[in-house]
Amino acid sequence: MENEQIKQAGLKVTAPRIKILGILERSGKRHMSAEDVYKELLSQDEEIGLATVYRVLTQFEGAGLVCRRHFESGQSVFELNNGEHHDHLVCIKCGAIVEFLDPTIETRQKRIAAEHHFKIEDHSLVVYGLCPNCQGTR
Amino acid sequence: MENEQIKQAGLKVTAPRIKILGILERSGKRHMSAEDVYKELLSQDEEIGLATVYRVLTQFEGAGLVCRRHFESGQSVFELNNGEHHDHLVCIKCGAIVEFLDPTIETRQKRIAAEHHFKIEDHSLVVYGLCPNCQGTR
DNA sequence: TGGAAAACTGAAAATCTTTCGCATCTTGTC
DNA sequence: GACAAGATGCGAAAGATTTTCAGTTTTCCA
Repeated sequence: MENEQIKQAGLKVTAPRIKILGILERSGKRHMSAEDVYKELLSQDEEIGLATVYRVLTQFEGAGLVCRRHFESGQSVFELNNGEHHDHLVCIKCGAIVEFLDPTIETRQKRIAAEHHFKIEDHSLVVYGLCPNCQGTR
Repeated sequence: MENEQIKQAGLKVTAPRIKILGILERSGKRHMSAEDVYKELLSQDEEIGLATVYRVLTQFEGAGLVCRRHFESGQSVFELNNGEHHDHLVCIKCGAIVEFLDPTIETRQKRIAAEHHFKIEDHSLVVYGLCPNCQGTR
């Protein structure tokens, strides 16, 4: 359970960390902003400050438990790291997010980086558009 | 020259706009943050406020003269729009930026969006890594 | 198990980037 | 040249995230 993951990340096992990890695992939403997590905590009557939410999420990121994404919305969103890298399709109207993985694109990226003699550390591909539900509505 | 572009964008031709567009065209840097542009203006003893820089860049963006990018640095960077869409390779150490265009990736993106019934509006692909110069140094 | 060191926490204050409000000044037009 | 619409500059404000600080909790080992 959560305690193990936190311990293995080299962090002390504290109430805020357990709660936050639990929310990420069970909230039903893959992508949450710090604010979302904070609101969820409030709705569970937890006494955890927003600063702690940011601190904990940043530590989780450093430990590889979660990934931080910076879509164009001004806020960062966090998602549990399930080991597999993937890219995103984001609806610019309702904010819906679909994850996808495309080996062809990954391969091309590697080739392009190699052509420019870059050593890849990470990458981010986000396609913005209208999801099926939002195309009719205007 | 600049005046024409500004006029064609449907904006009044004013000193701040001419200066800012000139800086984007002649600063030698393809990618500049609002702050970069502002500093450049200051170094030229121009009396232009930072708020105006943001306003003008936003208008230029709306007019299609420049593109705004949101790399993971917390700041937006602006680049002159040369008509052709392209993606970026960013050095996480020195900040160097290389632009590239890969038709295969573009095609795959369209296909993926179609598979998910998304209507693409825009997309952003950024590969982060170490440029040739920064790989030796640590 | 006891207790100290190290790490953690909440709340408020501080930062940073970007935008807004508004009085004042310019531009484009007649 | 006079006017209305549109721009500008400045300071204040906003929104997201980080830092500070003093008090609390965990961990770890005797």
